[in-house]
Amino acid sequence: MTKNERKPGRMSEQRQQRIRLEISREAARLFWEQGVAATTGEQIAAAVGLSVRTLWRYFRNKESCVEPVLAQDGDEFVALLRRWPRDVSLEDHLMEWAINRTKDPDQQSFDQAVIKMTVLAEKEPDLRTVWLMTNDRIERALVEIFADRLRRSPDDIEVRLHAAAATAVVRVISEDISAALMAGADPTSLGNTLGQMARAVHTATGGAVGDPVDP
Amino acid sequence: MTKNERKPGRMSEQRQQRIRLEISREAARLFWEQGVAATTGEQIAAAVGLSVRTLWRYFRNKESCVEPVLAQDGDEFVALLRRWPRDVSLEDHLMEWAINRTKDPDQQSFDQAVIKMTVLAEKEPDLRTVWLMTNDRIERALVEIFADRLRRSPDDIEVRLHAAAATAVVRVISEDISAALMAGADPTSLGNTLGQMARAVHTATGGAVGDPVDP
DNA sequence: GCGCTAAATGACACTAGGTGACAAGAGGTT
DNA sequence: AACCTCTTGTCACCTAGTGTCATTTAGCGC
Repeated sequence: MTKNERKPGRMSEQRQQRIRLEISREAARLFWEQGVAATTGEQIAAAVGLSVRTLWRYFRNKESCVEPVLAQDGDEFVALLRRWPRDVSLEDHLMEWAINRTKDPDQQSFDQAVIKMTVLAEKEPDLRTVWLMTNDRIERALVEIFADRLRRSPDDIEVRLHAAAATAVVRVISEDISAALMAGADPTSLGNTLGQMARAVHTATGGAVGDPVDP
Repeated sequence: MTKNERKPGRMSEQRQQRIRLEISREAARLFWEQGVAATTGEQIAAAVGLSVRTLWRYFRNKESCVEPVLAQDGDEFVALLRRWPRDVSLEDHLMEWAINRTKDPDQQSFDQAVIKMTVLAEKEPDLRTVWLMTNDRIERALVEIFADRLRRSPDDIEVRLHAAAATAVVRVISEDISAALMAGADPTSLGNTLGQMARAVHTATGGAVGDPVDP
Protein backbone atom coordinates (compact mmCIF):
# COMPACT_ATOMS: atom_id res chain seq x y z
CA MET A 1 0.00 0.00 0.00
CA THR A 2 1.55 3.26 -1.12
CA LYS A 3 -1.16 4.97 0.79
CA ASN A 4 0.72 7.94 2.08
CA GLU A 5 2.23 10.15 -0.59
CA ARG A 6 2.81 13.12 1.72
CA LYS A 7 6.40 13.58 2.76
CA PRO A 8 7.27 14.98 6.16
CA GLY A 9 7.39 18.77 6.13
CA ARG A 10 5.49 19.04 2.88
CA MET A 11 2.54 21.38 2.97
CA SER A 12 -0.79 20.23 1.68
CA GLU A 13 -1.67 21.19 -1.87
CA GLN A 14 -4.69 23.04 -0.55
CA ARG A 15 -2.60 25.18 1.75
CA GLN A 16 -0.24 26.06 -1.09
CA GLN A 17 -3.14 26.98 -3.32
CA ARG A 18 -4.71 29.09 -0.58
CA ILE A 19 -1.49 31.05 -0.24
CA ARG A 20 -1.25 31.54 -3.99
CA LEU A 21 -4.82 32.74 -4.03
CA GLU A 22 -4.22 35.08 -1.13
CA ILE A 23 -1.22 36.58 -2.91
CA SER A 24 -3.26 36.89 -6.06
CA ARG A 25 -6.06 38.78 -4.35
CA GLU A 26 -3.71 41.24 -2.71
CA ALA A 27 -1.77 41.73 -5.94
CA ALA A 28 -5.01 42.34 -7.81
CA ARG A 29 -6.13 44.87 -5.21
CA LEU A 30 -2.83 46.74 -5.34
CA PHE A 31 -2.66 46.67 -9.12
CA TRP A 32 -6.18 48.05 -9.26
CA GLU A 33 -5.59 50.75 -6.69
CA GLN A 34 -2.25 52.05 -7.85
CA GLY A 35 -1.44 50.41 -11.17
CA VAL A 36 0.96 47.61 -11.99
CA ALA A 37 4.11 49.67 -12.46
CA ALA A 38 3.65 51.52 -9.18
CA THR A 39 3.22 48.30 -7.22
CA THR A 40 6.40 46.67 -5.96
CA GLY A 41 6.99 43.08 -5.03
CA GLU A 42 7.79 44.29 -1.56
CA GLN A 43 4.31 45.76 -1.21
CA ILE A 44 2.62 42.56 -2.33
CA ALA A 45 4.74 40.49 0.03
CA ALA A 46 4.03 42.84 2.91
CA ALA A 47 0.29 42.80 2.21
CA VAL A 48 0.24 39.02 2.47
CA GLY A 49 2.74 38.87 5.32
CA LEU A 50 5.48 37.03 3.48
CA SER A 51 9.10 37.80 2.83
CA VAL A 52 9.87 39.02 -0.66
CA ARG A 53 12.01 35.98 -1.27
CA THR A 54 9.09 33.68 -0.56
CA LEU A 55 6.83 35.68 -2.88
CA TRP A 56 9.16 34.97 -5.77
CA ARG A 57 9.04 31.31 -4.90
CA TYR A 58 5.27 31.31 -5.41
CA PHE A 59 5.35 33.38 -8.59
CA ARG A 60 8.10 33.81 -11.16
CA ASN A 61 7.39 37.49 -11.63
CA LYS A 62 5.24 40.36 -10.51
CA GLU A 63 2.63 40.21 -13.23
CA SER A 64 1.94 36.52 -12.87
CA CYS A 65 0.85 37.14 -9.30
CA VAL A 66 -2.60 37.87 -10.66
CA GLU A 67 -2.65 34.77 -12.81
CA PRO A 68 -4.85 32.76 -10.41
CA VAL A 69 -7.39 35.57 -10.45
CA LEU A 70 -7.28 36.00 -14.21
CA ALA A 71 -7.38 32.26 -14.82
CA GLN A 72 -10.28 31.66 -12.44
CA ASP A 73 -13.16 31.81 -14.92
CA GLY A 74 -11.17 30.20 -17.69
CA ASP A 75 -10.22 27.22 -15.60
CA GLU A 76 -13.81 26.79 -14.49
CA PHE A 77 -14.88 26.96 -18.10
CA VAL A 78 -12.40 24.27 -19.10
CA ALA A 79 -13.45 22.06 -16.21
CA LEU A 80 -17.03 22.49 -17.29
CA LEU A 81 -16.23 21.47 -20.85
CA ARG A 82 -14.33 18.43 -19.65
CA ARG A 83 -17.55 16.99 -18.28
CA TRP A 84 -19.62 17.91 -21.31
CA PRO A 85 -21.67 14.85 -22.22
CA ARG A 86 -21.57 13.83 -25.86
CA ASP A 87 -25.34 13.75 -26.22
CA VAL A 88 -25.91 17.26 -24.92
CA SER A 89 -25.65 20.52 -26.82
CA LEU A 90 -23.14 23.10 -25.65
CA GLU A 91 -25.83 25.62 -24.86
CA ASP A 92 -27.70 23.18 -22.66
CA HIS A 93 -24.55 22.07 -20.91
CA LEU A 94 -23.32 25.56 -20.16
CA MET A 95 -26.45 26.14 -18.11
CA GLU A 96 -24.86 23.91 -15.52
CA TRP A 97 -22.45 26.69 -14.80
CA ALA A 98 -25.07 29.24 -13.92
CA ILE A 99 -26.69 26.77 -11.57
CA ASN A 100 -23.54 25.54 -9.89
CA ARG A 101 -22.13 28.95 -9.09
CA THR A 102 -22.16 29.51 -5.38
CA LYS A 103 -23.37 32.79 -4.02
CA ASP A 104 -21.33 33.11 -0.84
CA PRO A 105 -19.90 36.60 -0.25
CA ASP A 106 -16.29 35.47 -0.34
CA GLN A 107 -16.80 34.03 -3.80
CA GLN A 108 -18.55 37.18 -4.92
CA SER A 109 -15.76 39.45 -3.76
CA PHE A 110 -13.35 37.21 -5.60
CA ASP A 111 -15.51 37.47 -8.72
CA GLN A 112 -15.24 41.22 -8.39
CA ALA A 113 -11.47 40.91 -8.48
CA VAL A 114 -11.70 38.71 -11.57
CA ILE A 115 -13.80 41.31 -13.35
CA LYS A 116 -11.52 44.14 -12.33
CA MET A 117 -8.42 42.36 -13.57
CA THR A 118 -10.09 41.38 -16.84
CA VAL A 119 -10.94 45.02 -17.44
CA LEU A 120 -7.54 46.23 -16.28
CA ALA A 121 -5.92 43.74 -18.66
CA GLU A 122 -7.39 45.65 -21.59
CA LYS A 123 -5.30 48.71 -20.87
CA GLU A 124 -2.27 47.53 -18.89
CA PRO A 125 0.07 45.77 -21.34
CA ASP A 126 1.81 43.84 -18.58
CA LEU A 127 -1.47 42.33 -17.47
CA ARG A 128 -2.62 41.78 -21.02
CA THR A 129 0.26 39.40 -21.60
CA VAL A 130 -0.84 37.37 -18.58
CA TRP A 131 -4.42 37.38 -19.78
CA LEU A 132 -3.39 36.26 -23.24
CA MET A 133 -1.17 33.53 -21.84
CA THR A 134 -4.06 32.34 -19.73
CA ASN A 135 -6.21 32.10 -22.82
CA ASP A 136 -3.40 30.32 -24.59
CA ARG A 137 -3.50 27.65 -21.91
CA ILE A 138 -7.26 27.42 -22.32
CA GLU A 139 -6.80 26.98 -26.05
CA ARG A 140 -4.44 24.06 -25.51
CA ALA A 141 -6.96 22.47 -23.19
CA LEU A 142 -9.72 22.95 -25.74
CA VAL A 143 -7.63 21.20 -28.37
CA GLU A 144 -7.67 18.07 -26.23
CA ILE A 145 -11.35 18.40 -25.40
CA PHE A 146 -12.42 19.02 -28.99
CA ALA A 147 -10.18 16.25 -30.30
CA ASP A 148 -11.82 13.88 -27.88
CA ARG A 149 -15.32 15.00 -28.74
CA LEU A 150 -14.77 14.93 -32.49
CA ARG A 151 -12.80 11.69 -32.26
CA ARG A 152 -9.91 13.27 -34.07
CA SER A 153 -6.25 13.73 -33.31
CA PRO A 154 -5.14 16.70 -31.20
CA ASP A 155 -2.57 17.28 -33.95
CA ASP A 156 -5.31 17.64 -36.54
CA ILE A 157 -5.06 21.18 -37.86
CA GLU A 158 -8.84 21.48 -38.07
CA VAL A 159 -9.19 20.63 -34.42
CA ARG A 160 -6.58 23.21 -33.49
CA LEU A 161 -8.30 25.82 -35.62
CA HIS A 162 -11.60 25.12 -33.91
CA ALA A 163 -10.01 25.37 -30.48
CA ALA A 164 -8.27 28.62 -31.33
CA ALA A 165 -11.39 30.21 -32.79
CA ALA A 166 -13.54 29.04 -29.88
CA THR A 167 -11.11 30.32 -27.28
CA ALA A 168 -10.89 33.65 -29.05
CA VAL A 169 -14.62 34.27 -29.12
CA VAL A 170 -15.07 33.17 -25.52
CA ARG A 171 -12.31 35.57 -24.52
CA VAL A 172 -13.90 38.48 -26.36
CA ILE A 173 -17.28 37.80 -24.79
CA SER A 174 -15.64 37.58 -21.36
CA GLU A 175 -13.97 40.92 -21.93
CA ASP A 176 -17.24 42.39 -23.08
CA ILE A 177 -19.21 41.12 -20.10
CA SER A 178 -16.54 42.23 -17.66
CA ALA A 179 -16.51 45.71 -19.12
CA ALA A 180 -20.28 45.90 -18.94
CA LEU A 181 -20.37 44.73 -15.33
CA MET A 182 -17.60 47.11 -14.43
CA ALA A 183 -19.54 49.94 -15.99
CA GLY A 184 -22.33 49.15 -13.58
CA ALA A 185 -24.56 46.97 -15.71
CA ASP A 186 -27.10 44.88 -13.89
CA PRO A 187 -26.01 41.21 -14.07
CA THR A 188 -29.59 40.18 -14.76
CA SER A 189 -29.88 42.61 -17.66
CA LEU A 190 -27.07 40.96 -19.56
CA GLY A 191 -29.33 38.34 -21.01
CA ASN A 192 -28.20 34.88 -21.77
CA THR A 193 -24.45 35.21 -21.74
CA LEU A 194 -23.79 31.51 -21.76
CA GLY A 195 -26.16 31.05 -24.65
CA GLN A 196 -24.27 33.76 -26.49
CA MET A 197 -21.00 31.96 -25.83
CA ALA A 198 -22.40 28.65 -26.99
CA ARG A 199 -23.68 30.17 -30.21
CA ALA A 200 -20.41 32.03 -30.80
CA VAL A 201 -18.43 28.82 -30.40
CA HIS A 202 -20.78 27.02 -32.75
CA THR A 203 -20.37 29.74 -35.35
CA ALA A 204 -16.61 30.12 -34.96
CA THR A 205 -16.08 26.41 -35.44
CA GLY A 206 -18.19 26.32 -38.55
CA GLY A 207 -20.80 24.28 -36.71
CA ALA A 208 -18.32 21.55 -35.84
CA VAL A 209 -18.55 22.12 -32.10
CA GLY A 210 -21.73 22.75 -30.18
CA ASP A 211 -24.21 20.15 -31.24
CA PRO A 212 -24.64 16.76 -29.62
CA VAL A 213 -22.46 14.09 -31.24
CA ASP A 214 -22.64 10.34 -31.65
CA PRO A 215 -21.79 8.49 -28.45
CA MET B 1 4.02 75.97 -47.17
CA THR B 2 4.69 73.68 -44.27
CA LYS B 3 6.78 71.67 -46.61
CA ASN B 4 9.50 70.58 -44.26
CA GLU B 5 8.29 68.52 -41.33
CA ARG B 6 11.78 67.38 -40.36
CA LYS B 7 13.17 69.18 -37.38
CA PRO B 8 16.89 69.85 -37.22
CA GLY B 9 18.74 66.93 -35.70
CA ARG B 10 15.85 64.49 -36.04
CA MET B 11 16.69 61.15 -37.61
CA SER B 12 14.61 59.92 -40.49
CA GLU B 13 11.90 57.42 -39.67
CA GLN B 14 13.54 54.97 -42.03
CA ARG B 15 16.83 55.16 -40.18
CA GLN B 16 15.11 54.52 -36.86
CA GLN B 17 13.27 51.56 -38.32
CA ARG B 18 16.46 50.18 -39.83
CA ILE B 19 18.12 50.28 -36.44
CA ARG B 20 15.15 48.60 -34.78
CA LEU B 21 15.23 45.91 -37.44
CA GLU B 22 18.95 45.43 -37.01
CA ILE B 23 18.53 45.03 -33.26
CA SER B 24 15.70 42.63 -33.86
CA ARG B 25 17.72 40.42 -36.16
CA GLU B 26 20.61 40.22 -33.75
CA ALA B 27 18.31 39.55 -30.82
CA ALA B 28 16.56 36.81 -32.77
CA ARG B 29 19.89 35.23 -33.67
CA LEU B 30 21.12 35.28 -30.08
CA PHE B 31 17.82 34.01 -28.71
CA TRP B 32 17.88 31.18 -31.19
CA GLU B 33 21.52 30.27 -30.54
CA GLN B 34 21.56 30.42 -26.77
CA GLY B 35 18.00 30.88 -25.57
CA VAL B 36 16.25 33.95 -24.26
CA ALA B 37 17.23 33.64 -20.62
CA ALA B 38 20.90 33.18 -21.43
CA THR B 39 21.00 36.26 -23.64
CA THR B 40 21.71 39.56 -21.94
CA GLY B 41 20.84 43.03 -23.06
CA GLU B 42 24.53 43.77 -23.05
CA GLN B 43 25.12 41.05 -25.65
CA ILE B 44 22.40 42.36 -27.92
CA ALA B 45 23.69 45.90 -27.64
CA ALA B 46 27.24 44.76 -28.37
CA ALA B 47 26.12 42.73 -31.37
CA VAL B 48 24.53 45.81 -32.90
CA GLY B 49 27.24 48.18 -31.74
CA LEU B 50 25.13 50.29 -29.45
CA SER B 51 25.37 51.17 -25.80
CA VAL B 52 23.03 49.30 -23.52
CA ARG B 53 21.27 52.51 -22.59
CA THR B 54 20.45 53.18 -26.22
CA LEU B 55 19.14 49.66 -26.66
CA TRP B 56 16.58 50.27 -23.92
CA ARG B 57 15.56 53.44 -25.69
CA TYR B 58 14.63 51.44 -28.77
CA PHE B 59 12.91 48.62 -26.88
CA ARG B 60 11.25 48.64 -23.46
CA ASN B 61 12.56 45.22 -22.56
CA LYS B 62 14.62 42.31 -23.72
CA GLU B 63 11.83 40.17 -25.12
CA SER B 64 10.27 42.91 -27.21
CA CYS B 65 13.52 43.21 -29.12
CA VAL B 66 12.25 40.46 -31.38
CA GLU B 67 8.90 42.12 -31.87
CA PRO B 68 9.73 43.54 -35.32
CA VAL B 69 10.72 40.07 -36.48
CA LEU B 70 7.68 38.40 -34.97
CA ALA B 71 5.34 41.10 -36.24
CA GLN B 72 6.74 41.07 -39.76
CA ASP B 73 4.31 38.66 -41.39
CA GLY B 74 1.37 39.89 -39.35
CA ASP B 75 1.90 43.49 -40.33
CA GLU B 76 2.19 42.51 -43.96
CA PHE B 77 -1.01 40.55 -43.62
CA VAL B 78 -2.84 43.50 -42.12
CA ALA B 79 -1.52 45.84 -44.80
CA LEU B 80 -2.71 43.36 -47.40
CA LEU B 81 -6.20 43.26 -45.92
CA ARG B 82 -6.37 47.04 -45.79
CA ARG B 83 -6.28 47.15 -49.56
CA TRP B 84 -8.74 44.31 -50.01
CA PRO B 85 -11.27 45.43 -52.65
CA ARG B 86 -14.89 44.93 -51.71
CA ASP B 87 -15.73 43.06 -54.88
CA VAL B 88 -12.99 40.48 -54.52
CA SER B 89 -13.04 37.32 -52.44
CA LEU B 90 -10.47 36.89 -49.70
CA GLU B 91 -8.92 33.89 -51.37
CA ASP B 92 -8.44 35.75 -54.62
CA HIS B 93 -7.04 38.79 -52.88
CA LEU B 94 -4.54 36.87 -50.79
CA MET B 95 -2.89 35.67 -53.96
CA GLU B 96 -1.50 39.15 -54.27
CA TRP B 97 0.77 38.36 -51.38
CA ALA B 98 2.41 35.40 -53.04
CA ILE B 99 3.03 37.46 -56.14
CA ASN B 100 4.35 40.55 -54.40
CA ARG B 101 6.86 38.78 -52.20
CA THR B 102 10.34 39.67 -53.26
CA LYS B 103 12.93 36.96 -53.53
CA ASP B 104 16.10 38.83 -52.69
CA PRO B 105 18.48 36.99 -50.37
CA ASP B 106 18.32 39.58 -47.62
CA GLN B 107 14.56 39.20 -47.43
CA GLN B 108 14.89 35.44 -47.41
CA SER B 109 17.32 35.40 -44.52
CA PHE B 110 14.96 37.68 -42.67
CA ASP B 111 12.11 35.28 -43.39
CA GLN B 112 14.22 32.55 -41.87
CA ALA B 113 14.48 34.58 -38.69
CA VAL B 114 10.72 35.09 -38.68
CA ILE B 115 10.15 31.36 -38.94
CA LYS B 116 12.68 30.58 -36.25
CA MET B 117 11.15 33.02 -33.81
CA THR B 118 7.63 31.80 -34.54
CA VAL B 119 8.73 28.28 -33.74
CA LEU B 120 10.75 29.37 -30.73
CA ALA B 121 7.71 31.25 -29.44
CA GLU B 122 5.90 27.94 -29.05
CA LYS B 123 8.24 26.79 -26.33
CA GLU B 124 9.79 29.89 -24.81
CA PRO B 125 7.12 31.52 -22.63
CA ASP B 126 8.82 34.92 -22.73
CA LEU B 127 8.64 34.95 -26.51
CA ARG B 128 5.14 33.54 -26.53
CA THR B 129 3.87 36.60 -24.72
CA VAL B 130 5.38 38.79 -27.42
CA TRP B 131 3.88 36.63 -30.14
CA LEU B 132 0.46 36.74 -28.52
CA MET B 133 0.66 40.49 -28.05
CA THR B 134 1.56 40.84 -31.71
CA ASN B 135 -1.52 38.86 -32.64
CA ASP B 136 -3.56 40.98 -30.27
CA ARG B 137 -2.52 44.05 -32.22
CA ILE B 138 -3.47 42.28 -35.43
CA GLU B 139 -6.86 41.49 -33.97
CA ARG B 140 -7.48 45.13 -33.16
CA ALA B 141 -6.56 46.05 -36.70
CA LEU B 142 -8.90 43.41 -38.10
CA VAL B 143 -11.75 44.84 -36.05
CA GLU B 144 -11.40 48.09 -37.95
CA ILE B 145 -10.99 46.38 -41.29
CA PHE B 146 -13.95 44.05 -40.81
CA ALA B 147 -16.13 46.84 -39.46
CA ASP B 148 -15.37 48.84 -42.54
CA ARG B 149 -16.02 45.96 -44.89
CA LEU B 150 -19.25 44.89 -43.19
CA ARG B 151 -20.36 48.50 -42.77
CA ARG B 152 -20.81 47.96 -39.07
CA SER B 153 -19.45 49.62 -35.98
CA PRO B 154 -16.06 48.56 -34.60
CA ASP B 155 -17.83 48.32 -31.25
CA ASP B 156 -20.25 45.76 -32.62
CA ILE B 157 -19.67 42.57 -30.67
CA GLU B 158 -20.20 40.44 -33.76
CA VAL B 159 -17.49 42.31 -35.60
CA ARG B 160 -15.10 41.85 -32.70
CA LEU B 161 -15.91 38.15 -32.53
CA HIS B 162 -15.19 37.76 -36.21
CA ALA B 163 -11.89 39.59 -35.87
CA ALA B 164 -10.85 37.50 -32.88
CA ALA B 165 -11.75 34.21 -34.53
CA ALA B 166 -10.07 35.19 -37.78
CA THR B 167 -6.89 36.29 -36.07
CA ALA B 168 -6.80 33.09 -34.06
CA VAL B 169 -7.04 30.79 -37.05
CA VAL B 170 -4.49 32.78 -39.03
CA ARG B 171 -2.13 32.56 -36.08
CA VAL B 172 -2.54 28.79 -35.79
CA ILE B 173 -1.92 28.31 -39.49
CA SER B 174 1.17 30.50 -39.29
CA GLU B 175 2.48 28.44 -36.41
CA ASP B 176 1.76 25.27 -38.33
CA ILE B 177 3.49 26.44 -41.48
CA SER B 178 6.49 27.73 -39.56
CA ALA B 179 6.90 24.44 -37.76
CA ALA B 180 6.65 22.54 -41.04
CA LEU B 181 9.22 24.76 -42.75
CA MET B 182 11.52 24.53 -39.76
CA ALA B 183 11.24 20.76 -39.89
CA GLY B 184 12.60 20.97 -43.40
CA ALA B 185 9.42 20.85 -45.42
CA ASP B 186 9.67 21.96 -49.00
CA PRO B 187 7.92 25.33 -49.36
CA THR B 188 6.36 24.20 -52.63
CA SER B 189 4.96 21.07 -51.03
CA LEU B 190 2.87 23.03 -48.57
CA GLY B 191 0.06 23.49 -51.01
CA ASN B 192 -2.11 26.51 -51.05
CA THR B 193 -1.44 28.05 -47.67
CA LEU B 194 -3.13 31.31 -48.47
CA GLY B 195 -6.17 29.48 -49.74
CA GLN B 196 -6.25 27.56 -46.49
CA MET B 197 -6.10 30.79 -44.54
CA ALA B 198 -8.89 32.33 -46.58
CA ARG B 199 -11.11 29.31 -46.06
CA ALA B 200 -10.33 29.19 -42.34
CA VAL B 201 -11.25 32.84 -41.94
CA HIS B 202 -14.45 32.29 -43.87
CA THR B 203 -15.37 29.36 -41.65
CA ALA B 204 -14.36 30.99 -38.36
CA THR B 205 -16.47 34.04 -39.12
CA GLY B 206 -19.50 31.97 -39.95
CA GLY B 207 -19.21 33.00 -43.57
CA ALA B 208 -19.44 36.69 -42.72
CA VAL B 209 -15.95 37.50 -43.94
CA GLY B 210 -14.38 36.19 -47.09
CA ASP B 211 -16.88 36.67 -49.88
CA PRO B 212 -17.14 39.76 -52.03
CA VAL B 213 -19.54 42.34 -50.58
CA ASP B 214 -21.74 45.08 -52.01
CA PRO B 215 -19.73 48.12 -52.98
C1' DG C 1 2.27 14.59 23.80
C1' DC C 2 7.78 13.92 21.62
C1' DG C 3 10.98 13.56 18.42
C1' DC C 4 12.35 12.94 13.46
C1' DT C 5 12.91 14.43 8.70
C1' DA C 6 12.14 16.93 4.62
C1' DA C 7 10.20 20.78 2.94
C1' DA C 8 9.17 25.77 3.46
C1' DT C 9 10.76 30.11 4.83
C1' DG C 10 13.82 34.05 5.75
C1' DA C 11 18.14 36.72 5.46
C1' DC C 12 21.80 38.14 2.75
C1' DA C 13 24.48 38.86 -1.14
C1' DC C 14 24.37 39.33 -5.84
C1' DT C 15 23.12 39.72 -11.03
C1' DA C 16 20.35 41.65 -14.61
C1' DG C 17 16.75 44.54 -16.44
C1' DG C 18 15.63 49.10 -16.82
C1' DT C 19 15.19 54.45 -15.86
C1' DG C 20 16.47 59.47 -14.86
C1' DA C 21 19.60 63.11 -15.57
C1' DC C 22 23.01 65.42 -17.87
C1' DA C 23 26.85 66.10 -20.94
C1' DA C 24 28.88 65.18 -25.44
C1' DG C 25 28.08 64.36 -30.30
C1' DA C 26 25.66 64.29 -34.86
C1' DG C 27 22.31 66.38 -38.51
C1' DG C 28 20.08 69.79 -40.62
C1' DT C 29 19.12 75.17 -41.08
C1' DT C 30 20.57 79.77 -41.88
C1' DA D 1 30.69 79.33 -39.92
C1' DA D 2 27.17 79.43 -35.86
C1' DC D 3 23.00 77.43 -34.22
C1' DC D 4 19.38 74.50 -32.85
C1' DT D 5 17.57 70.17 -31.74
C1' DC D 6 17.52 65.38 -31.55
C1' DT D 7 20.31 61.30 -30.42
C1' DT D 8 23.75 58.80 -27.98
C1' DG D 9 26.74 57.58 -24.15
C1' DT D 10 28.05 57.66 -19.21
C1' DC D 11 26.98 57.30 -14.56
C1' DA D 12 24.10 56.75 -10.65
C1' DC D 13 20.33 54.48 -9.12
C1' DC D 14 16.21 51.37 -8.42
C1' DT D 15 13.53 47.21 -8.75
C1' DA D 16 12.91 42.40 -10.23
C1' DG D 17 14.49 38.16 -9.49
C1' DT D 18 18.05 34.17 -8.10
C1' DG D 19 21.60 31.25 -5.32
C1' DT D 20 22.81 29.87 -1.04
C1' DC D 21 22.53 28.53 3.53
C1' DA D 22 20.74 28.69 8.19
C1' DT D 23 16.38 28.37 10.59
C1' DT D 24 11.72 27.14 11.15
C1' DT D 25 7.67 24.53 10.34
C1' DA D 26 4.42 20.79 8.76
C1' DG D 27 3.36 16.25 8.82
C1' DC D 28 4.61 11.50 10.23
C1' DG D 29 5.61 7.55 13.59
C1' DC D 30 5.61 6.66 18.06
